[in-house]
Amino acid sequence: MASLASHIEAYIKKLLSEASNEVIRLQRRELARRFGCVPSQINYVIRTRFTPERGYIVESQRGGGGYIRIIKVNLPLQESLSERLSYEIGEAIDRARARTLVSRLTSDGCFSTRERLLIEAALNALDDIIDELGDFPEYKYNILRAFMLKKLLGALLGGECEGNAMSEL
Amino acid sequence: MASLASHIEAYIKKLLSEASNEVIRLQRRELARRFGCVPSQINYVIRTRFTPERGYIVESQRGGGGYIRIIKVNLPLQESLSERLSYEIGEAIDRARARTLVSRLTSDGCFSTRERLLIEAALNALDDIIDELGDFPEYKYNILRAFMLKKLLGALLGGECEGNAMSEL
DNA sequence: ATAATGAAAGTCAAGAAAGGTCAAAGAGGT
DNA sequence: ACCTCTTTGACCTTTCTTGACTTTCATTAT
Repeated sequence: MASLASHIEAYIKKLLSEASNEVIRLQRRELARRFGCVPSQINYVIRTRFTPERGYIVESQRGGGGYIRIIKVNLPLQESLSERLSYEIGEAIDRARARTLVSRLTSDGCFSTRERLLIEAALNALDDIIDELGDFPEYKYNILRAFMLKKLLGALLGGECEGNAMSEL
Repeated sequence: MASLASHIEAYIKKLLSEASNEVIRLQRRELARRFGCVPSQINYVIRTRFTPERGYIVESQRGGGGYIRIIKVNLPLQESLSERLSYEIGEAIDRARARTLVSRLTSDGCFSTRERLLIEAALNALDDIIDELGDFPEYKYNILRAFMLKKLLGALLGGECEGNAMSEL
């Protein structure tokens, strides 16, 4: 099949690998013209393929001289680890288990103390935010925390994070 | 293409870095002539790129012998970084502004690319989570994002993060 | 002194040039 | 049939560029 989207994806990845520093700058219009598609197709490809969970950061600027910049962050490949983690986290996780897990991963050297600080801050803030948004039962906190945690760990460990933990909400 | 505005910005920054004392004096007309543009373009560049938030002070004088003086202020002299950030983020921040801010802080060396990846992943996940929790208006996303962002940056920059962003929810 | 002149710099709004969003339609697989 | 992933197009927002008009200041002429 090889959809247009995957051709564009491949093209962008080739550009990235050719760029010495793993950073490229493209123009949405130009790229769309090259592939003979509408510009918004480019947004689709970027939204679905160049996510933080896959190790990419994307910046863009509108207006005259606008651009899209894609940065590849090189991670020590630990796909299998992140899959195991995804399984270990499961659909839901309470705050204490999350803390223990993050602590363990830190001492295993999966990430730095600063990175751990970030993760903890995100999890705490998430709890506060759910508080503000309404009166939800405990299990929802656990489900949403699992979702967030998978995304965060996925970003650092290169996992795909398929965990559609929230699908049944 | 890299807009004219960013070329002018780069040129001014180069001048600044060459000036021993981080102060330069330009003439608007001269600069406009050098770049083959209309003089008010210079005002645009200064207004958008050499702001106090970014650590610049600009003085000018009209009339014959007029000039524009740009001073690069070294931040430690001013309020603490996290206070300024708290102010800059404000009560609410949209996704694009958040991205730009995080990008700028990364290039300023406030945190690593991996840390940035984590922050981006957290912000993306937050949006998904709010989506799941109900049908909220745009401004709530912006308020909650501001809260999360302050917490994340505060964690890394050691700020107090007053963030009473959610007080009026 | 004062008024006139001319040489700066400032403001503002219109128009152009990007990129972004969203929802509907299409394609492929179970 | 149904579900997920793609593709498209209409419409939106942001950023940049330009030009007409305004304000300020130093200098020169009265």
